[in-house]
Amino acid sequence: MELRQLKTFHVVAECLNLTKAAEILRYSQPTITLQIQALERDIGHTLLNRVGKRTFLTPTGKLLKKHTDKLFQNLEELERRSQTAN
Amino acid sequence: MELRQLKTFHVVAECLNLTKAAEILRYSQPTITLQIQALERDIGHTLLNRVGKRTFLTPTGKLLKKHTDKLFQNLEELERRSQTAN
DNA sequence: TAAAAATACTCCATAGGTATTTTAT
DNA sequence: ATAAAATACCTATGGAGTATTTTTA
Repeated sequence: MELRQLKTFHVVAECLNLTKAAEILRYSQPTITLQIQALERDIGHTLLNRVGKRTFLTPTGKLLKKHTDKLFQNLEELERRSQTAN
Repeated sequence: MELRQLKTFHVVAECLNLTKAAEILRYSQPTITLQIQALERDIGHTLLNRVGKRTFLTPTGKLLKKHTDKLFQNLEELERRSQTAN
């Protein structure tokens, strides 16, 4: 499980649109697809669900979102405080 | 800032011995050195302090340790719960 | 027929290893 | 003389891009 993939998931889970997430993260759209696929393989569960042109979170996706929300709050604080320290 | 580097720091901060950390993490010793160096460059602060043959945490190192402790608790829970979900 | 995502492929940056040197006891 | 870490150098992997195809509204 890579931080990069979790970050990507974090953004995707917000906008529910891989193309949009790619723009935000300055990746190409296929890169987003590959990162999410790798994460799904790693976790062993589908995270996203496509219904027609729309993308939704699966139950596992929703659970993961809750965790990444907390995780990135932590990380932001870590980066902020480390760089300011002493 | 890479998760890999934070994980390495997390272990180093526990055993305070890069060679030992390398064994635990199944990396070579130079890899540990490089990862810590990269992290220090990224954060803009020294994290470790060598006094003779012994390695210590700097104040920033101690602060970072507190954060990584929490971070990896989060991550472990995330990995555990995601893989069990549904 | 258009919007969104997936697939196929190529390339290159970098993460890691081995060998060696430096540092300090 | 030894233990620990740093440096130098090389290589392979995989992460990212572009081009294209598939899917479905």
